[in-house]
This record gives sequence, C-alpha cells and structure tokens, in this order.
Amino acid sequence: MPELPEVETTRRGIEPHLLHRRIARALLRRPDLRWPIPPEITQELPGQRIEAVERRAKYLILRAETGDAILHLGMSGSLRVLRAGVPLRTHDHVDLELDDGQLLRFNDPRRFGALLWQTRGQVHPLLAGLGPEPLSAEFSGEHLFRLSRGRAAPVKTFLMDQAIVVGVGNIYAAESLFRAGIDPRRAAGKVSLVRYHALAEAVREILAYAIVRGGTTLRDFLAPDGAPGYFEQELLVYGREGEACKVCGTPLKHMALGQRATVWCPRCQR
DNA sequence: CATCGGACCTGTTAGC
DNA sequence: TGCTAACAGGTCCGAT
Repeated sequence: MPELPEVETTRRGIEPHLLHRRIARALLRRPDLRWPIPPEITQELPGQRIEAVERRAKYLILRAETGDAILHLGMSGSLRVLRAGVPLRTHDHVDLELDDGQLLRFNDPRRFGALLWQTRGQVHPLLAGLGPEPLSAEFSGEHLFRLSRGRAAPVKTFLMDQAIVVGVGNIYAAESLFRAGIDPRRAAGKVSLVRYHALAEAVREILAYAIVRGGTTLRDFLAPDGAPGYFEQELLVYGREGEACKVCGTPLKHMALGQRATVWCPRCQR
C-alpha cells in the first residue's frame, strides 16, 4: 500500500504524539509479521524515551535511547495513535504503549510489514543497501543516468529498485514516467541524460506534492488520525488503463512489467 | 552482477 | 446470489 508519501504522512501524523514520550510496554498479539519481532522490542525498548520519529525510504524509525525501532508498513500496514482501551480491530498486531495513556497501534492484514530493531551505532541489513532519498540533493538525473548504464531492465523496474532511489513504488513510478514522457518499457540503459533529468524532476515534484495532499488513498490508506489522502484525484495514468489520456485523449495501454501492473500513454510516452 | 520468478498473507472485486 | 480466480500500494530470496 504505502509508498514514500504515505509513509511520510504517517510519520507526520504520529510524531507529535510520540516525541519525547517514554515507551511503557510493547504488546505483541502476533509475534511474527514478515519476520519475527526481535526480543529487544519487548525487553529493551520499554522504559526508553523516543528521541525522534524519522523516515528512511519506506521505513519509519523510532529513535530511542539505546537503538531504533524500525517499522515497515508492507502492502497493507497502518498506524494509529489511540487512547488506551479503544477496542481492537482484526489484524491489530502490535501496541506500543506510551507513558501518557496513549498507544501506537499497528494493523496489518497481510502481514507483509515488519517491526525490527537496530542497536545504536549499527545499521540494520535491510537499511544498508538503500539508495538516496528522492527529495535529497543526492538524487538527480546524473545519478539515474550513471547507475543505469548497461542495464537492460525496463526503466520503470529500475526506478522502483530501492537500491537506485528509495520510496518510489508502483503508483508514483507510473505517474513520474508519464510526466517525464518516458515509455516505461524502455531499457533503463538506453534512456538519455536529458530524459533522466526530466524524470528526476518529475519524481521530486510528484512525491513532494503527494505529501502535501496527504498521500494516495485507493482503498484503505488513512493517516494516523483517520484522514484519507487526496492525491488520487491527481493520478493521470495509474489505475486508468483503457481510459483516455488526460493530455492527448489516446486510450492508455497496460501490461505487466516485472510482475507489476503498468499503465502508460502510447502517444505521450516514448 | 543483473534479472526473473516465486514466496510471503489476507481482503476485495471481477467474472462466470 | 454464490463460488472462484485474479489482483492489490512491497520486497526478500534463491536460481539462473
């Protein structure tokens, strides 16, 4: 479900409730999400103050005193901040209880999400190989051009590779390629520097604007306060296969690329 | 090393 | 109306 804008929307929603609070207790109703939840979460984290609520790629990082709790929402995960005593819903797998009577509740029907731990000074292996943040200065057309040379994979698959640049998933990859006028099937290694400049710019603009709009709510994404995202109204190609291109009217094409649904305009994207 | 397919799960929807 | 199959915003891992 969540790509970078949805994770950032979640971060901004939970931060004011968590910052400088102490974790009172970690309650695991399911000890296994995508991976087993490590013992530090129940044994070491309680009693510690949350010093920062950060995001790296699609991971949320609760910085505590001796290390970080790392959350990933997977495809269907979501977080809410609630008062103690709010009734459970199905798939409410974890509560991090705070010292003020509130709790952070993690819900994840498909359990593709994760709750992990890294000790201060260490970098969890899952975070070690990540590419630059798309809204940082490290990310640029040059960067995409350099890493893409010699690569035969479709440019859309390349753009969604978290080792190249983080945070871009299936929705925003399709939208970015449309706005940059690039055919998603094109081999990454055959896209010119000029066009990668346009693509990097499109990625930045779309992600930044999607954050402003509170992310994209297709079926079930809600911010921690229950508000939906409003970026869906801005989508030009994702989920619109067969419909008319909003720019030129040509019916949008679709196919699977790297096992992911892909939609594009055969006239606007070359 | 790059690339591909399968795997992990459950819920919703499209199609018969 | 009911059953089944396909598909969903992610990404790891092993095989090639």
